[in-house]
Amino acid sequence: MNGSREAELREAGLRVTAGRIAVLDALGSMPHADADAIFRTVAPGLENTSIQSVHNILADLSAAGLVRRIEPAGSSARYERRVGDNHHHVVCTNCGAVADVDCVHGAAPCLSPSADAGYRIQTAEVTFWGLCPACQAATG
Amino acid sequence: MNGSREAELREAGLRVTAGRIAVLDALGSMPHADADAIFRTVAPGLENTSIQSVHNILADLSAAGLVRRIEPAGSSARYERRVGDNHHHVVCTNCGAVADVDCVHGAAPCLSPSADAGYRIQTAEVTFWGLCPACQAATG
DNA sequence: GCAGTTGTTTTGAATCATTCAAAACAAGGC
DNA sequence: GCCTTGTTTTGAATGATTCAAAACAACTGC
Repeated sequence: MNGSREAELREAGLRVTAGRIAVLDALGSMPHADADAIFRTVAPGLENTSIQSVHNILADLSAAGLVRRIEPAGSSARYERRVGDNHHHVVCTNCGAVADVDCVHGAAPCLSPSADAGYRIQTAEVTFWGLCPACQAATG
Repeated sequence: MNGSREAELREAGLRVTAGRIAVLDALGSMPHADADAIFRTVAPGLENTSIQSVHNILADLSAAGLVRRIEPAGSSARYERRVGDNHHHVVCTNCGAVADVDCVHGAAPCLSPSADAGYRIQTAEVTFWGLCPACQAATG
């Protein structure tokens, strides 16, 4: 629904532009894509656009809370539309593929450290590392 | 003990060099330092060295399991000497300071995802985000 | 329906951490 | 003490991301 994406942008106080719709659209069909993948998906449909614009749009959408940015060690930033819940990720140690994992416990911050070193904890981010199905098949 | 660091290097099958000793030394007194901080600490004591050499040394030490590399979102790679146990980290959302947190549960992988998306899970990495004591004092 | 304001995109350049590669060098085995 | 081979040096390259100014277009109000 194009309309729902428009509404989302408006509610977030952002102007509705073709680029933003296209990026939200692309993220709908390819969760955990990086800026470059999104750019390649979106570019054919937009006359003049650039990887910089995509970065810009992604930064705006992240700041507005419409997309979530994750940065697994060793790969560039990934973006996803699933926001608001406190879910986590599994990253393939071989190919870098990312998949969602539901929160281990119930609500955020979902885990409490045994000793917080004096920090005022806000959230807990869990990243699982393992072999994705495809790489299991390939490497045994 | 200089000797223990030498022994560590030898046991790992690495040659003992001034640079490696210096980097291990620096990491002993500044856990969670990034490559640049280590370079600045180490440079005065070594005639000709460069940030590239430090990167090189850190890569070797990480591969040998003598140091652990962590990459919190939004900052450059940090290194620490505490290896072998499965501990986690708290990162300050304001200044990026990192502190250790003991493993939430007992042994690695320390957590199991509710659904593993077909991945063969190897480890779980937990990053807590919050305000460090200094930033709490500064920003209230 | 149109004009103005202001947020957004474009374009181009710059930054930063990190990696790569070849030549100079030095640690440790003999 | 010499040789082999791993390590450091030096210099350049990469790639993701950010910055900045000018061109542009979405929405507001008329």
